[in-house]
Parts: sequence; C-alpha cells; structure tokens
Amino acid sequence: MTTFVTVAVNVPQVSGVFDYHLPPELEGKVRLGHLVLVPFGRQTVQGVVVDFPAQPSVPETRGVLELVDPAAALTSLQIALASQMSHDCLASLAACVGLMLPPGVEQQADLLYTLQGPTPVDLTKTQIRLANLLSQRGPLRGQQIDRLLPRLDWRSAARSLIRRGLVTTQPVLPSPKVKPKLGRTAELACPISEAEAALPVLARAGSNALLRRQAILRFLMREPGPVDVSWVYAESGGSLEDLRLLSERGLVRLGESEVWRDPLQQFDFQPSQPPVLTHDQQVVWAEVEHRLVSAAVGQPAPPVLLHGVTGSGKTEIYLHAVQKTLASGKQAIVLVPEIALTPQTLRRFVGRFPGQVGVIHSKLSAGERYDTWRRARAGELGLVVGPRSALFTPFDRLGLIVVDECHDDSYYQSEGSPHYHAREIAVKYAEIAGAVCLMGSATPDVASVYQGRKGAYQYLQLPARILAHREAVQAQIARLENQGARPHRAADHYRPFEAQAEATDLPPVEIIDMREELKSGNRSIFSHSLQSALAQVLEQGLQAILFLNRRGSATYVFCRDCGYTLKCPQCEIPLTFHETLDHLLCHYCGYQRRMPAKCPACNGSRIRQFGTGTQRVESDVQALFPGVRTLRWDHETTRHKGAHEAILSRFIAHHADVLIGTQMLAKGLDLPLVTLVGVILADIGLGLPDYRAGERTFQVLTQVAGRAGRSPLGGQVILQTFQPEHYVIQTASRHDYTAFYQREIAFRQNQVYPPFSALARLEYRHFDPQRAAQAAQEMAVRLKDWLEEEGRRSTRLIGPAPCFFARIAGQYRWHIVLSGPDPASMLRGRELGEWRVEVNPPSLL
DNA sequence: AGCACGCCGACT
DNA sequence: GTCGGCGTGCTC
Repeated sequence: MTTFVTVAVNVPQVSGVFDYHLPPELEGKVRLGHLVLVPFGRQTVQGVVVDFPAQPSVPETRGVLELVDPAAALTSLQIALASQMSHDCLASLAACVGLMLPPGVEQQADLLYTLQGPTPVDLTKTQIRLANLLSQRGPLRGQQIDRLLPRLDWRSAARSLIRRGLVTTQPVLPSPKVKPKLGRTAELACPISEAEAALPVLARAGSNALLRRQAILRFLMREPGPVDVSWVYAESGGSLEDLRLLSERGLVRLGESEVWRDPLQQFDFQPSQPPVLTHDQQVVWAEVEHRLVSAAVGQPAPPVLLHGVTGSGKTEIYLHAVQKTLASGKQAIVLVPEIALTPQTLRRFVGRFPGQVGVIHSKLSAGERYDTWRRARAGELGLVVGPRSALFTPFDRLGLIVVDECHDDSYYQSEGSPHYHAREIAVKYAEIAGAVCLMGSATPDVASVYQGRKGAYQYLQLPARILAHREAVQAQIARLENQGARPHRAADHYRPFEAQAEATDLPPVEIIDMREELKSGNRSIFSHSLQSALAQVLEQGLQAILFLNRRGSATYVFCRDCGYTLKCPQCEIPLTFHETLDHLLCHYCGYQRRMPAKCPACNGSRIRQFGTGTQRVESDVQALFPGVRTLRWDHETTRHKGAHEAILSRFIAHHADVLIGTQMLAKGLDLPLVTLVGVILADIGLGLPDYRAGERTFQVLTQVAGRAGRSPLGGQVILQTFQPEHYVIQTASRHDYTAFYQREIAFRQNQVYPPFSALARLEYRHFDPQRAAQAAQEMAVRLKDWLEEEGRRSTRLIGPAPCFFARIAGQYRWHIVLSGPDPASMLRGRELGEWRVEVNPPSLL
C-alpha cells in the first residue's frame, strides 16, 4: 500500500499544504518533521512532512524525490506549534514552519539555462544579451542571470528562446549555504605497549623530531578516543608532518570528525555558584519550583509572571529554574530582548552552566547558527539563550521557557510573515509541550498583569531592590576620594558600606514643570534644576544620562502654557499634525480637524508641535558646559556594526561624562557611575497615537530612571514635563506600578481596548498614495459586509486611516483596525490579497 | 515565488 | 501578424 505525506513546501508565499506519495525506496524512511525534496509545478522545492494522511486530498499525487536529512528537522511539538501559530497569526503553515527550519539549509529552487547550438540573427536586444551571456559563461542558473543582468526582464526573452528550442532549462536546487564543518582528528592506533616500545625509534636519537613525536605519542596514549589535531599540536609542539609519519608506521590513526562552531568558545567567563537567595527570592522560588515539579509529572502549569523591580534579582530566579530543569533531564529556552545589549545576563548563564549553553544572536555566522541548531537537535545543549528566534530551537525535552523583560517590544516580529509576539507564542508553546513559561519584567504590560489578576497567569512579585556593585563602586569611590572629589554628595542616598542594608531604594524622581520654567523666562531645553544637577555631577567626576524619547516627536502637538494635548473625540488617541494636509489627524479612525489658533483648555496661543533631537541636546549641553565630554547613542550613531558596544564601552570606561540617547538607553544597562538621569521631555511618548502610548511611556520612564543609582553612590532622576499632573508622569515618578495599573486598566476598560477586546489590524502599502487610500476604502466596505453577514454586532471597525508612519521605504501605508471579542476569526480563510494582517499587535503606529 | 495563460496595444 | 506589457490563477 502506498504511503502518502502532507508537505509544507518551503515557499513562504505559498499558503496551504500539498500531498505526495512515497516512492518504494523511501517507504518506511520518512517520518514526521523530515525535510524532503519534492516536485512543485516546474520547480523542485524543499518541504517539511507535517502529516501522513490515509488518503491524499487530490486524485493524482506526485512522488517525493529525496530525503534531505535522515534526522528530522522539526520535532513533533514544533509541528504542533507551527499549526497553532498558523491559526492564531493568520499566516500560512509554510511560513510558520519556515521559522523553525535550520538556518542556512533552506534551498531556493532554480532553473539552469543552457544554450543550444548557434544563435540566429533575428533576435531582440535582450535575447542577444542573454544568448551572448550563455555562450560566454556556459549554462547559468536563474539567480546568477538575475545578478548579471540586473533590472532587465530577461525571463520573457528566455521564454521565447525556449519556445524556439534555442535554450533549454532544467530544474536545479543549489546546495545548502551551510555544511557541517569537519576537523582532522588523531588517535592511538595500536596497543599502549607497542607505542611504548616505539618511543625510542621515532627519529634520529637526540633530534628535535624525536622529542616532538614522543610527545605526540605520549599525549595520545593518555587520551582514550580521537582528539582534534590542534590539541595534539598544542600539547606536543608537533605538526601534521609528524602525525603523517606516525600514521604510516601504524601507530596513529588519522580521521575526520565533525567539529562544532561554538560562538562561546572565545567567550571568557567565570564559573559561578548559585548565591544564597534573599527572603523574597525564596518565597518566589518556592512557587516557581512547585510549578516545575508539577509540570514534570504532567500537570499543566499556568504561565508565571514575575513582576520585580530593576535589580530585585529576577535573573537569579531564572537561573534556579534552569538549574532545576537541567537537573531533571529537561531543556530550557531563555529569551532575552537584545543580546547585544545584555552581555552581562549572558555571562551569568554561561558561567552557571558551562558547556551546556548555546547562544543565538544576530552577529553569529551562518555556520555558528547552524551548528548551535544541530547541537540542540542532537540533545547536546541543555539551554539556549537568545532573542525571539531562539524560541524555535529544536529541543525534544523542553521543560522551561523564560521570557526576560517580557514587556519588551523587540519580542514582536512586525515585519514579514507571520507577525507574532514571542511572549504569546512562548505561552502557547509551553502549553503544547507541557513546559513552564516564566515571564519576568519590572514593568509588565497591564494586559499581562490583568491575566494574572484573572488567574490565567500566576502573578508573583519581587518588590525589593538588591544592592549591586559593592566591590566595583567601592574601588571607584576610593579613587574619587583620592582625587579630592566628594562622591557622597548624593547625600541622603549615600551611606557608608557598613551601614548598608540588603536592599537599596529606587532613586528619587523630581518632576519639573516646564510651563513654569517657560513663564519664568527660561527658554532653554534644560530646567534650572537639571542644569545645576548636571553641574554638580560633572564637578564630582561622575556621569549623567540625558534621555530623549524622540520617536515621531515633530508631529506631537500640545499647549506650552497648560500642557493640554488634543485628542480624537472617538478614540481618546492624541491627534497628530500633518504638514501636507495642514490638518490634525487621528491615525486610528481618520478623524480630522484644523489646528486650533487657541488652546481649547486655557485659551492660550502657544499651542503647536514640538520637535527636538539628540543633536540639539548635545550642542546645548556643550554650550552650557564647555569642555564636557558627550556621547550620543541614537539611531544615527549606532547604524554601523559594533557601534553599540563601542559607545557603551567608551562611556563605561568614563571617556565621556554625559550620554545622550533615545529608547535604547532604557534597556538593562548597568552603569555604576551614573548618578543623574535627566528626561528632557517626558511627555513626548504620551503624544504618540497609540492606545499603549501611556503604558509604553510609563515603562520607558521607569526603566530609564532605573539607570540611576544602581550603586551605593545613589542617584537622582529629573523628569521635565509640560503635563506634570498626568497619571503616567505622576506614577512613574513615584515608581508606583500599582497606581499606574489601576488608571491604565480603567482607561482600557472605558475605551474597550485590550485586554477588554482583541484587535486585528489590516495594513496596505503602495507606492501610489491614491491607490493605497482607495484600496483601504474598498477593504473597509468588504469588512463592513462581512461584519453584517456574520452578525458581529460587538465588533467595531476603526478607520481606514493613514498609519502614523505614513510612508515606509517609499510606500504609503493605510490601516484598518477591528476591535471586538475575536475579530481575527472573521478574517480566517478569507481572501485578503496584498493586505498584511496582525492579530493583537502591540503597537498601532 | 515562479511560471503559465490570456488579453491588450505597438511595431517589423 | 507577433512581441512584450501585465493581471490572474495554480502548484499535490
């Protein structure tokens, strides 16, 4: 009886799966998750076996051509996850499977073009160019011709040549870009007694060669199996020549074995032991441990949300959880936002579990990535640390998924297909795999905390901050005191070490009302307080951070007198100014109005858009403090490779006094000498047209404030704002998450935004602004029809409207948002053409 | 994605 | 009349 297989072909744009039959020679060899080669139209493509149907879904099936790899590329849990993602994210199964395929082995099907015989004269220009190319270079692949004849429609020319029989084609599949790396090995090929006997006669007595070869043999006599030759060379001072000679004599056997490319090989780390947990940590750990134990015996465990302020020791809980997982023979995935920015975290994992950690990050070579993937599949790794893509590591004994800083936006894949939120997928995957998902954050999304309050997640808290940097800072203080500086100025927060408690306080935050500054005649972007605080920090030889939340600042409109922001009457979302329209616009629903001449709240005339950049801040600092050493850390200065590390290490080495930057400053940096954080204008983020603008601003302000005073030197935060009474500013300045949560969740409930509704966002892009707008209108009509047809009375259609970032790479963007109990279910199975769909996107910009 | 098919205007 | 532009539909 014939066996049929369902294959997800590795062509991301192709939705759906295809049935094939197995030829007799592959019968019994193909299993679930195997990577196979199949014919697909006129092409040959790779695909993953996702099912074994009893009957094919079409009367005629074609046969599988080849098994690419005898080991499965995807575990059965990964296949289950892929189909779940395909359902949840409204993406093709092939695209979801594609996320999990090993890096570098994916092969693009192609055609080989061969010229047949002499070329006649009656050809078009393009045909002649193509024919000449093929006659000069011989047969070429389509991809090669693409590169050699750029921006030329050579394919239609090729088609007519094929019709006339002047060119033939043949499907080819170029070999994978990455292959296992082989290394030479050596081992003893004879009994030890024989080697012993040979020692004196390996070369002329007294020669260097004799000493080298003796050393080689002695080393190999101590080593039981094959050893990488580089070890042999290092141990003996010998060379390949010596090994070859020993091999000819039958004393040594040379071989080849696969070597892993390990990105951690050069990484210098200190093996470390778990520290004693604080009381708070013990309480939390007991709960997490309980979950791990019950998951291990097959009881489903709810996801755990660990809410702990910066420096409260969340990482130690992760480390304990990993330890427990490894000890029970299971594997763990640790997701981190941006590994390039958190070498400190990585160091702790590698140090605690040496030899068992695989690491994934954007700067790995294809080979390193491939080998990490294969080591994981072979069961040689117990733990992988990396960004969102690390979630797709092929572990078959998965016991734990950690999502560190789970509020971070980089967990969301916003480009390409599928769009997915790694935090949400981690929760689903843990459920499928019977593993525990442990999410941690100092500022979790209110929607996540809401899940905790409802009981869907287990909500745990770590309230107190543990003092970091005891030794490093003690040394620094001593140095500063020797230089005559007075580092204890941050008076009430600096205490002598003997008196230091286990926990340290969060830095005090001072709110500066910029309306008052303006009234008192200060037109500078720095308030008097910030100026004098900066002066003091510089005088003491310490460091400061100036933070500018700059995203989209130029369009944000507010009143300089009272801080009032204009909002859409329907959506409660800030309106933004459009120069081309000369109007204010709601980027959710498309509402428009004229820019008011007077502020509707205070009747003042100073209502207009705000804009300033990091360059302006830098030049103003330098004008104020001549000779100050500044560093800028923003989009422009970090565009080059390695720029992040360069800027950061310069600042840490104290080659600069003031670091000026945007969002990235807020991430988990540990900067012991920073005692002042100045937020140039805290309200900029609040002006963004997004229902999560308040939440994101609270998160970023809290995170950036946490950069100050992570050390015994203490610290202070100065927060400049035009709306000091805003609940986000107020609660962030008091580090009061609970108060923020209550206000924010009330706003969400009022406006029926998540978590009180689910969203689906449809986006259309086109180079022609008119066509983009028109497509949006047409889609809105179709959506309204569907809503009507299915009687979805509690689902709202919002828009269409131009997106906030209205143009990306020359294309105009329009979007439509559906808000309701489950709007995605209405779109499932519908033909949406070129529209991009996002289910519950974390941002609607 | 590729590649076919089919329809239309522009030239040898 | 054919060539080549492009929109549409299919690949087990």
